[in-house]
Amino acid sequence: MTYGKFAEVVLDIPLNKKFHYNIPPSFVNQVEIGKRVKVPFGRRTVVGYCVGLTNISDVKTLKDIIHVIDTTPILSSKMLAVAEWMANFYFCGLGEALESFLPSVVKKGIKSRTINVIRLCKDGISVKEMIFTIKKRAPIQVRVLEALAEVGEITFPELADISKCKMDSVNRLRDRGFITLDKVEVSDPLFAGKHFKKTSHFSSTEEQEVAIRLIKRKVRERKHSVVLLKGVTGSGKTEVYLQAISEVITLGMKAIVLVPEISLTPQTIERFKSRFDRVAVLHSSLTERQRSDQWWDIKSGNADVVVGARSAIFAPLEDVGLIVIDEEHENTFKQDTSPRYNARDVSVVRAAYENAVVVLGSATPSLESFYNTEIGKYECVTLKNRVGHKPLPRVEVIDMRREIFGGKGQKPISDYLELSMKKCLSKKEQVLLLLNRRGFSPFISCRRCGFVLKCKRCDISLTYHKKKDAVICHYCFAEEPVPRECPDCCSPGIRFTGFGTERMEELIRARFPQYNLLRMDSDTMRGRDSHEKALSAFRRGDIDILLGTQMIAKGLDFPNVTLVGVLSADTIVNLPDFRASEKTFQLLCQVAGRTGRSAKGGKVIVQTYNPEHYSITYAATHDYDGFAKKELEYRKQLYYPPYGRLARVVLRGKKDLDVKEKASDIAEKLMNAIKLSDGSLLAGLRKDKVGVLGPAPAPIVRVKDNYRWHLIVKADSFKNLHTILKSIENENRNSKKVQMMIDVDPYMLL
DNA sequence: AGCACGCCGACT
DNA sequence: GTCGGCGTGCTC
Ligand SMILES: [Zn+2]
Ligand SMILES: [Zn+2]
Repeated sequence: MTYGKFAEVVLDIPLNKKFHYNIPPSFVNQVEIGKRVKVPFGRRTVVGYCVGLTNISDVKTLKDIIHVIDTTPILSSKMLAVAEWMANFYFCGLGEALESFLPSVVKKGIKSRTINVIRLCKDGISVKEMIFTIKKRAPIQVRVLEALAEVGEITFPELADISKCKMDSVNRLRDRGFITLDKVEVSDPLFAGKHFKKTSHFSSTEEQEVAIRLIKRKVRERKHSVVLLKGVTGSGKTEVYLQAISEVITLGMKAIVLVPEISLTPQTIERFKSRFDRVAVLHSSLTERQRSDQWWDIKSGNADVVVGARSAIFAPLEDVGLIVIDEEHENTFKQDTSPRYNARDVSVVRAAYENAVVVLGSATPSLESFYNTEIGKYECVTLKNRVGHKPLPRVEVIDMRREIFGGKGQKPISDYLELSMKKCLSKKEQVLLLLNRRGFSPFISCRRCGFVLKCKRCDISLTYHKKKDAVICHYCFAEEPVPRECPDCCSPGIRFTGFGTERMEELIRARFPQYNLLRMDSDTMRGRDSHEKALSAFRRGDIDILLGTQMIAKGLDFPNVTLVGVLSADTIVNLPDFRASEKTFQLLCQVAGRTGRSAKGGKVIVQTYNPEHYSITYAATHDYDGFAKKELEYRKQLYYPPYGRLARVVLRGKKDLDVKEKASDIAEKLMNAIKLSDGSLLAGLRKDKVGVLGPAPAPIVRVKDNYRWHLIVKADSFKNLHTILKSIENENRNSKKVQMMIDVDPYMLL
């Protein structure tokens, strides 16, 4: 045992361990919980987070802290507690969790940038005289002076561009006393020159009033609680959020609003900016400096409301009274790299530490949240009606099994949809078409021998992209030239099967030549604001038909859209995953909500080979509760979430055999944690409530030359799930041969 | 994660 | 005889 003044420091290494460091007397007053410190580690120095102070340590010799980085704690004790929860819940290192709390720009220390502004010295000699003194000896300095004589004052980067000078010439001129150099802080303001017209509360419907009153009451209680706000698209959920936030601000507290990345548009931001004065935005499209400025603004207490995507849940606000998660069911709130957290679930934990209220908003809540209202854990308020009592659009399901192309092949567009499109377009109304598959055709095969073209590195068929004139793997993004003959039998007949958005675009353009079509998928929407531009062109009416992948299902409402076509509702429903039905239902409801927003009404046509599937029939009648009840029944039978709790363990490596072996080894360890020595199972659970499924080859066995095996761990509660996972916690996750990944509460099992 | 140590194969 | 492969283990 050693005694003294020590700091518990967490480092960003995949080890859930705290390291003790001695605090030298000169740092005693500086070291504080929540500050970053520089420490020696092995033979390098690294940055760590001070998470605790202690007088006693069982480590014999402690090294000294080298430096204290922050003047005030960069993480509050509440946030440290959230990080601790994350590390335990998602089985990641505490350092790894903390690392995701601070944006990289903050870690890099990007703060305000200064720039040199150069001015001619007004007093004293004239420019002519200056040039005369320098004479021809320094032509660059002469050029600088001439340029300055013209403009008077200029920033160094601009001057360097005009007169092709370097800093040393400028310094020499300054030394002669001809010019002055001033460091000026450059700001890169987010909303430079933009004025937000202030709006006050919109009149709200009776339903909205009920919701607002409930949330306001909860906020005033300053007690942790969760409210599920269930409201169809167009029912005015945002207005409810706004009025609730207004109450929070009145009470001197602050609010966080999480929105799916794709919905974080200028219009969304404007809704908040126009209602509240001190709004900060955290978004990936900000420049580094803007992001840093926003973060420090929040940190220094200059924001009442933070609007942002997933990671904004870690916004450094104090006194959080309300956290809103809009489109709560969206999988974008689950991070797909470690730490694999779900911001929705983190928000509930953070709110618990902050004594804050969480509002989960959705037209189609996740089954987890719905279940939590059923068992009374969350409260539920419903907005049944759209604002203005606009009816939800009629949904017609087309059985594509009846639409056969004269005996050969399948018809991508039913006669009925085509006819409806014609009618709609002739009335100068707009059509939205959803096809959840990009590229030209998703399947390339040989007409002679049936050989299917697959990625060389992945176990997945390649997609033909016509414009790029290449075949692309949608898993590893590898591109290959289009084969001119079969790689297997060398016969020249190559067949392209199936329709992606690119091919559908071609087909529709051919059938509707007089109308403007825009294709919107990740191939055509490469640029940062292209998505925004496309939507505004559609809004203006420059485009008649908008064809796209999921990304068209979100965004704002377009009153002139009177027809929505879902070209294939089957892409998700056929996935071998327990969330396939839920995802299908949500997508259909979401896209259906894009129409019927005006007096013109609206219609939705869903093409499917599974017209009787309950996710489709319930979506057709806009019956969320009906769907949820049925889906919960299935989940209960199969003991899937929200009843059973899952974790997925994925092993990958270059050699299939190594991976398989490691997977069996892991499975055995997990089983040992479940099967107790007396033969009973963990916590006395029955066989169907706890166990390990697999190891099995992952549904896509090979990705980027890596073979993948996976295991699913199932338990009745997260607590027991964690007990089981503890048995493999200290396994090497990054060995050379086989890498291991643990995903607690995975979104999908694929 | 890094970065050592250490133990075997194939080279000047 | 050395150079260099990567398996193993530790870091306050
Ligand atoms: Zn062939
Ligand atoms: Zn691939």
